[in-house]
Amino acid sequence: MLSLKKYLTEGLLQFTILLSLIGVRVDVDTYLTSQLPPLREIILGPSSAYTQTQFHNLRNTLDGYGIHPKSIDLDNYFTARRLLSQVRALDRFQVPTTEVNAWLVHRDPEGSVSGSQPSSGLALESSSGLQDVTGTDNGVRESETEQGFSEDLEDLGAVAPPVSGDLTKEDIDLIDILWRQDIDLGAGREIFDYSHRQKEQDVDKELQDGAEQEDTWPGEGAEALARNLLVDGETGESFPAQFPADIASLTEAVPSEREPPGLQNNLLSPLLTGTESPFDLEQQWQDLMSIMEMQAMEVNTSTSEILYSAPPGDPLSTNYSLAPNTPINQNVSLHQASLGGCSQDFSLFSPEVESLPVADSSTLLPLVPSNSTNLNSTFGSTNLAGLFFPPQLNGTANDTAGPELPDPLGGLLDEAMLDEISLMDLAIEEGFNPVQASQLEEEFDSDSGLSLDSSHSPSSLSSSEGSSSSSSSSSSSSSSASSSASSSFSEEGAVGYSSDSETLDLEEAEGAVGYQPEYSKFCRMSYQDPSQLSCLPYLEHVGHNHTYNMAPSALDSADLPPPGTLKKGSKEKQADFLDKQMSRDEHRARAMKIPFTNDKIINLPVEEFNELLSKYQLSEAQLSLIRDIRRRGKNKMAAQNCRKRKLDTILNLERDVEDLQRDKARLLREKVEFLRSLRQMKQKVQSLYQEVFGRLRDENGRPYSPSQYALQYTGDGSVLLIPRALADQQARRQERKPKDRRK
DNA sequence: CTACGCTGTCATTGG
DNA sequence: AGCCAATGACAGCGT
Repeated sequence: MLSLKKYLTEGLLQFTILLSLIGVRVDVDTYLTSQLPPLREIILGPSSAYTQTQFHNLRNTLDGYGIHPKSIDLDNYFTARRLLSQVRALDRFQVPTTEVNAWLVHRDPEGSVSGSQPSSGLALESSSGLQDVTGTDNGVRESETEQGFSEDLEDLGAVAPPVSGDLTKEDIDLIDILWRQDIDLGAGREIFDYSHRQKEQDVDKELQDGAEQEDTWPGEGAEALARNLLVDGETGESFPAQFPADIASLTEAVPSEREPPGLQNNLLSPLLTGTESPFDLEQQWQDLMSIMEMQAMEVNTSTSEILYSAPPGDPLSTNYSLAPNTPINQNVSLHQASLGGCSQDFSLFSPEVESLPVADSSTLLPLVPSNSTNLNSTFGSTNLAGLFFPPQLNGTANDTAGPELPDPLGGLLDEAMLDEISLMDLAIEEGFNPVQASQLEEEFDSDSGLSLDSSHSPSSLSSSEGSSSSSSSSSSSSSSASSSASSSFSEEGAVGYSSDSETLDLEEAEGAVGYQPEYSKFCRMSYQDPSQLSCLPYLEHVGHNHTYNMAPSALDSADLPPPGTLKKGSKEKQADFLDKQMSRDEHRARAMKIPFTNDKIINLPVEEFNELLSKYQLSEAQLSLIRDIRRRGKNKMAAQNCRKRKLDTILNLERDVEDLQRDKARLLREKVEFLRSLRQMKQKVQSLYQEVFGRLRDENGRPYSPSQYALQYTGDGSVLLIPRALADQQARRQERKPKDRRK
C-alpha cells in the first residue's frame, strides 16, 4: 500500500512538473490544504524564509545534477534526471529520444504500472523511476529516506497538526513520498546519523550513574529543552527550491544541434554559389538523426532481429545493408553505413582523398572500405579525364551511379580540406568501436545534456563541503563559548535542515548532551504526536545507526512533555528515542559528570577549550575523557568530510566522463554531417563540371574530348581548360604533397 | 546466514 | 611539541 501510494505520488509530482512547464498552474495547495506551506514552496517556489537553506539544497536538486554524496537517493536521482531531460527535450525538435516513455499520471489500483517504459537506458534508471512498485527498490528507498524525512514529516505535522483532521497518516505518507522524491537529505541526514553507540558494559553502568545524577547537570532542564524544541518545530523546515531551479534550467536555451550555416559555404567552391540551401543539410541531418534514432530505439528494445532497415531509396541503406546480430554491432554498422559511404565517395571523386588515408595506413586502413582501393585503381585514371562526361549523366551522379563518375574536383580540394577529411577519418575510425557507438546512442538519448551539466558546477558540488567545513571554521572563529553549540547547528542549517531558532534555543537548553540536532528533532517529533511514531513504522528505524538503548530512567525527568499533549505511554518511547540519540561519548560524559556539552568539547577552538577546562576542577579521568571525546568527535567529523569528499570526487569524475563521452559523440555527429555535406558538394561540383565541359567547343565547334582535356580550377575562382596530360601531372603532384608533409 | 553499505573509531601521516 | 585535518583500516550495526 505504501509503495503504491508512493508510486502514485511520484507520477503526480512528475505530472505537475510537466504541467507547470507547459503553463498550466497546478495548485496543489488546494489539494493538500493550505496548511502545508512547505509543499506549496515545493511547487511554486521558495519563500524568503527558507531562501538560504534552499540555496544550499539547490545543489541537490534535479537540475543541480548533484546528489548529496552523503545521502544519495540514487533512485530518485536518476529518475528525476531522466525525467528532467525528457522534459527538456520537449522544447526541441528533431532530437530523437531513445526511450519511449509514458508520463505516469495515474495507475490502476492493482499496482501495475500504467506507464510502460521499454527496458532502456541505464540500469539504474530503469530500476528506479516509475516502476519501482515492487522489488527491493521500495525497501531501499525507504531505508534511505526514512531517517532523514521522518523529521520533515514531523515538521509538517508540527505546522499542520493532526488536529485539523486534514492531515491523516496517509497524507503524511504522501507528503513524505513527495519529499523523498525531490529533496535531498543533505547533511541533515548526517546529523541524524550521529550514532550513539553504547554497547560497552561500563557505559551501561555509567548510564545508571548518570541517571542518578540527572538533576546535577547545569542548564539541562528538560522542560526548557522541550519548550525550545516545540518552538523549533513551529519554525518548520527549510525546503529546497528545486522546482524553481528546475524550471529555470528548463528554459535554458538549447544549443543548436547544427553547425553554423556558414560552414557549408566555406566548403563550397566559387563555382557553387549557394545552390545548396541550408534546408538540404538540415534535411540530411534529420535523416541521419532518424536513422540513428531507429537504431537507438532498436538497441533499447534489444531487438536484434531486424536491426536496421531503411527506405530502399536511401543510399546509405542500399549501399550498406546491415544485418548485425547485436545492438552494439548495429551501432558500429551505423557508422560504417554513413561514413563508409562517404569514404567511398572520396575514392570515387578525388584520388587525393583516397590517397591520404592510404598514406596513414597504419591507422586509417580500417576506415577505407575494402572496395575503395579497387575503385581507386579502377577509376582513378579516369577521374580527371572525365571519361564519362556525357551530359546525360548529369543528375545521376547520386547514389547508384556514383562509382561511374569521374572526379572533377581534383583542383577544388585544397590540402587543408584534405587534411580535415583525413582527420575526420581518424575520428571515424575511433567511432567504430562499440563503446563509441553506445556513447553515440547515449548522446542521442540524453541529447546534448548541456543544461544539465552546466548546472552542475563544481562550486555547487563543493558547497556541501564548504558548508560543513565552514561550520567547523565558524566554530573556530566564533569566540564566544556559547556559540560553539550552535556551530554544529550551523552545519546542519547550512545544508538546509535546521532553523536558527532551533539553534539558539537549544543552545541554552542543552546540557552535557551532545549532537543536539537529532536530540531536538526527536524530541519535537515525539512531542507533536507520539502516536504517529507507531503509525509510521519506518519511523521506528530512525536513528537506528549504531544506537544503543539507554536506561529509560536516565532521561525520564528531562523529557516530560507539556501535560495534555502527550499520552503517558509514549513517555518511555520518547525517552528511548532520546536515549538512542545519545552517543557513547555523551553517555560517558554524563556518567563522568562533565559539566559542559560534547559539542563544546568538540567544536570549541583550542584556546577556548582550554579556557573552559580551566574553569572547572576536573579530575584526571574527566580530563582524559574530555580529550577523548574531543578527539573522537573531531575525527568523526573528519571522517564524514573525508567520505563526502571521496564521493564528490567520484561523482565529479563520473560527470567528467559523461561530459567527455558527450563531446565525443557530438564530434562524431558533426563529422558525419560534414562528410555528408561534403559528398553533396562534390556531386554538385561534378554536375557543374560536366555541364560546363559539355558546353565547351573548340574552334571547329566540336566538343572537347574528356579524354584529352580537363577543367582545372584555380585559386581565384576561374576555370581553365587544360590538356589532360597536364591535369594528370598536377594531380599527381598534389597527391604526393600530403604524403610528404605527413612524413 | 551472508553480503553490503554506513558509520564511528583508531592509527598514522603530513601540514 | 602540540594540534589538527585527512585518510586507510577495521569493527559493529542494520538491511
